[in-house]
Amino acid sequence: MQSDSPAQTRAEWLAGELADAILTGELAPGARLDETGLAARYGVSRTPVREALRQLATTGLIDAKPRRGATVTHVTSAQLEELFVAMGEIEATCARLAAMSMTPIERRRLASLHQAMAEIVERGDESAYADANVRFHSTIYKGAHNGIVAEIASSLRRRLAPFRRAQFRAEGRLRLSYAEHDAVVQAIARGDAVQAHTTMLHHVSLVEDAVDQLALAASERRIRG
Amino acid sequence: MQSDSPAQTRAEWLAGELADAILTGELAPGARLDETGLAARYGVSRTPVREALRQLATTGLIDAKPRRGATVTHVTSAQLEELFVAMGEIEATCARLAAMSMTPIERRRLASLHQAMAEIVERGDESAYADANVRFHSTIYKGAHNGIVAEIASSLRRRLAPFRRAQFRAEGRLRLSYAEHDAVVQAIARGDAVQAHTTMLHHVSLVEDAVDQLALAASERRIRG
DNA sequence: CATCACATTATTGTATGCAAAATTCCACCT
DNA sequence: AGGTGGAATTTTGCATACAATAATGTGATG
Repeated sequence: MQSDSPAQTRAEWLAGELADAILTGELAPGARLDETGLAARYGVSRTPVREALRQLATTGLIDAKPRRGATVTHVTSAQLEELFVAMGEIEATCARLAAMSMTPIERRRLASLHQAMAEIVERGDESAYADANVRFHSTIYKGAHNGIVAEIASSLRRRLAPFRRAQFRAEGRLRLSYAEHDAVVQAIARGDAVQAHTTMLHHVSLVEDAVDQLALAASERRIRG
Repeated sequence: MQSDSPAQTRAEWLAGELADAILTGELAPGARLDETGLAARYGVSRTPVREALRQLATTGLIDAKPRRGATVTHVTSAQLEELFVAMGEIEATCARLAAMSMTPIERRRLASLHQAMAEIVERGDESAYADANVRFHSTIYKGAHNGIVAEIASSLRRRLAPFRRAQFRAEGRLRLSYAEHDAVVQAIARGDAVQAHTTMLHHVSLVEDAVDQLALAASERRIRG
């Protein structure tokens, strides 16, 4: 596990490692997280392990009960649905606030970022689009000029990351996503708060649909073998 | 300080104690939280203290830097402004969702809760109104049928609690608050999502105004006093 | 008088040890 | 066979001990 901690403590580093492992699915939902095991696995003592676990528990990534150990939080489909709805609402709120309070420079930067994505769509480069997409949404978070809301949005996005990883693989999704972004960008550009809210909500709800379809297709493949 | 821990751990208990102390202002913003001192003060060792601090740090209540100790988060007026805006947006979102997805029973319960508050307004009982107000808003959170959003709303409300404690003391605030609630209740009752959002946003922004006025009055008293 | 270097102190981060609670396992009984 | 009781084991919670880093103080020097 390579070098030591430059500025981070072991507990912080471990919290990051574990979060990654959970978000990438390496640690499956419901998996038991016993302190001794993790301590041995990561070459530290139980103390930093406990601190990392407590941190992850407060973020909701793991589920820790007083004397019964911790497990990776199991996200039910109902909770996933709630997460997507919440994400949509928060994103829409960000778009609303951004439409109201972005500076001209920020609006231009968003527009040019959006324009650059057109070329990626033409190339059909899903991976590059995914990266640019994160930047696009982050720009809107920042444009809301509200650190609290932006933090909530980022946190939700992180929690949903494992479930939307493959979203752009769905047929025609790239082009559709770009068109929706276009509506959002235009609404923000002209400072139309209501439209910005509506179009963003629509955009994110379609993301959920895309993920649903992929999940459905995946489960059908599993059944048919 | 009383009895021992029935089901919760010392760290959890301590996190609650410290959170209370911070929210009541007993621990002022910027106050240093040294582990040894807290351990002695609360009669535990440093281990649970550290775990409690880490938990509070992830909730944003305290500010902990790697090797430089923890302090109570200092909320600047800019951040407070952001918190109020965020709270307004989330509350409005809850109202929107509630308008869309509350069951008839829930709508009726909200209406009757609201009606009961009329009598409290007549009596001018600020304390009773404050309690009922919490129930009123919580009912809307639940009515959103989205645990994630409800949790975010509750968390923001907790963080703002110290700053809105005296809001109903402002002149005529009780009656005004009731009138605004009325608009929200009516919008939700008829399932008007847009109106529910708008009226709630208005309501919460007026709360902020009320708090601002009280803060202003208080600072003036301090200067003259 | 200010400033820098260095030693001292205080405080945080981590490891380890022990006690209590929970889980597991096994013999025993109905 | 199934269930129950209680040891044995595992695992968590907490305290203490030690190491490493930051904070502080002191004296010398320009």
